[in-house]
Amino acid sequence: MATIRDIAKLAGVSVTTVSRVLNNHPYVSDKKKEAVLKVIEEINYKRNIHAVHLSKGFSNLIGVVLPKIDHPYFSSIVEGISEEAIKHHLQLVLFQTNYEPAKELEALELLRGTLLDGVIFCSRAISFDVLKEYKNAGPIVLCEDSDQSHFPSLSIPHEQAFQFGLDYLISKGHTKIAFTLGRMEGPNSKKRRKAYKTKMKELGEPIRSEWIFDKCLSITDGKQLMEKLQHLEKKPTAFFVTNDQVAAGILLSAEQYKIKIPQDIAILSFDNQPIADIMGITTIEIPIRKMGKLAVQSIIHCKEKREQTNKKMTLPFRLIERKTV
Amino acid sequence: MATIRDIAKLAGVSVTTVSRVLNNHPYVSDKKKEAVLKVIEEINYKRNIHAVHLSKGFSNLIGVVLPKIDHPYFSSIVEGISEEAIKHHLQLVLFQTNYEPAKELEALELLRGTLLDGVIFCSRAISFDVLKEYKNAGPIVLCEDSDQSHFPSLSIPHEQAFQFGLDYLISKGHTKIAFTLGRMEGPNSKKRRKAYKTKMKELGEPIRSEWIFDKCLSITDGKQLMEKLQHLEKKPTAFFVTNDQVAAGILLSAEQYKIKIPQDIAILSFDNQPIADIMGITTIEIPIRKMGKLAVQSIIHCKEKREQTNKKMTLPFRLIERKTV
DNA sequence: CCTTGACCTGAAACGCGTTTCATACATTAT
DNA sequence: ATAATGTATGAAACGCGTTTCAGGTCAAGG
Repeated sequence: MATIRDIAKLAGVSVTTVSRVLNNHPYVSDKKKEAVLKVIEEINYKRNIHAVHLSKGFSNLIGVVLPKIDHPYFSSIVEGISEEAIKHHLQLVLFQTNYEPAKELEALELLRGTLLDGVIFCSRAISFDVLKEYKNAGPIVLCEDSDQSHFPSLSIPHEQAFQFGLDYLISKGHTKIAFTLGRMEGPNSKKRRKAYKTKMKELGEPIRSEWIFDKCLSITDGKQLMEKLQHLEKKPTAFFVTNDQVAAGILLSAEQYKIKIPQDIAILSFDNQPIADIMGITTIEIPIRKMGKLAVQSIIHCKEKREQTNKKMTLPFRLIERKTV
Repeated sequence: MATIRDIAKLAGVSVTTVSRVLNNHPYVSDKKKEAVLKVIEEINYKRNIHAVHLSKGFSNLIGVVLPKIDHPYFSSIVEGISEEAIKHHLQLVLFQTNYEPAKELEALELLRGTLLDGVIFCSRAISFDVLKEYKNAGPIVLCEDSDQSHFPSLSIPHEQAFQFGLDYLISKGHTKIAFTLGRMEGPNSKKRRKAYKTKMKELGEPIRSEWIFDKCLSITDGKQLMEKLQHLEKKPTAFFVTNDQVAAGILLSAEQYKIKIPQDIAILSFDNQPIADIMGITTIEIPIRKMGKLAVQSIIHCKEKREQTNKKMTLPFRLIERKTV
């Protein structure tokens, strides 16, 4: 493999000059620049990117950690991230963690080892205390409704949004409201639970733990929910679910249980993915792609200013009324 | 930042010994090993990964190029790739190309620049001739039903599978069969078209170009298909579609057009994603995750043996009979 | 005429872990 | 007893682009 020194020799200039040409530094005479370019062309020289990274100390790689790429919510975030990353010539390194802390740590270790210029947590399982140990390793952004003030975070206000959704259901005459969560102890879920508690108290309704369903994320989960519903002694009149996939699962299996939606049970979900449009699901839109985009911008900001921000960014949500409430 | 030389000094050994400890080389006495480990612990030393990459000449990064991560087919492949990659301590760099050749080339250039140890094409837009120029840049695997013999490829036999599907529809009494494709000129689509042509000839049925629908990939596309169907003068009795998403879109909008499935129109699709199970879609299963897994293994194989294979790997498909045919 | 600053160039140092090669002692095998 | 292995260790070279620093030229400003 040819090196910059070979080129320097062949072009009759110094390695510095070659480097300058490679990096578009202005202080190179046209004559030398041409000579260098000519040699580069002739021997089909390719820069050794590892050497570049070693010298510069960074890599234009950013880590994206998420539990499962094969879920519309996460693949949408990644799409948002990807679009923005391309604009800034950043590459994405994917960490599919399945919520295993060890795999999340791997990304953080690579951040510390400067392989990654930053890490975006689309969701996380590791504790906040562990995360804080990597505070100085490089830019970290969290896509969650976070109360901490150590890392920038990015989310809709889940508590407000959930209350808003509950108010909507209540305005439609519902008071018997069940709900589902992705992960009971996830940061966003905690907010949703809190909102539920508050609102049920307001209504004077009891909190029935059997009306709170954990680990509901996919269409399949939604389908199974209908099965579980059969065994419930007291049945809710509305379901406020994790996302459009769960809602879709419910809709798709409602018929076989002879349940009419929204007459028997109303369904309200989050996200507003394409499937919500197609199936007529009433949902609270989350600007998922926008979140991804802003996450990248935040990383870039931290990187350029060489400063750690801890800005909490709150994105807007909105109700999309369709046919399930 | 502390370097390996600092450690050597503090531990009273040579840098070589430190490197050996770091790499678990057996020829280090327990005494020295302990001393080194102790110093590493004390000063919280972290290896500079760029220096490692520069020395070793590779990076444990592999590129994954695909048009859109936000599609179940591709996110499933990536999931398969990811699971296998984790086992081998490889990281994935994602290239979302939208089928723009320039972005595919970016991945190839990074392969040539040794940032990437290999590239997996989940789908591609660039021509084969261009691809061949990167033959020596490093391992490249194509997830497509390919006729070339320059790169390893990985796919179900699309022509056979499509014929098989057609035979199945024919056995159910259909001869008026329309079909959809993702990209008319994609390698897999070509095979499917070929199979269609052959089979229609056998049947003595004409090839109606208006029964061939291009760019059908998503649920939304499936929905729009039903709209287009209305304007067809002569209507097919069966639809053989790109994937389960398109089938789902058809099913979800069939009711509004008062079309009964399978009575009025039978639907057969590819993939066997979870949605096919939930909606009762009859489909031809493609082992998508397995493809991802094998793609990684192929890259590793090429990397280790330092040889370019060009093996064409054919995976099995199978019919999953459900309720749409 | 002299100072200042923009422009141009290159030698050498820098970033840092890995690998090769030479050396030396301890075992085993013959 | 001697040759052949295996174990252990370190100096120096290697991978290669970037950056700093010093030195030099030339035109504009005072």
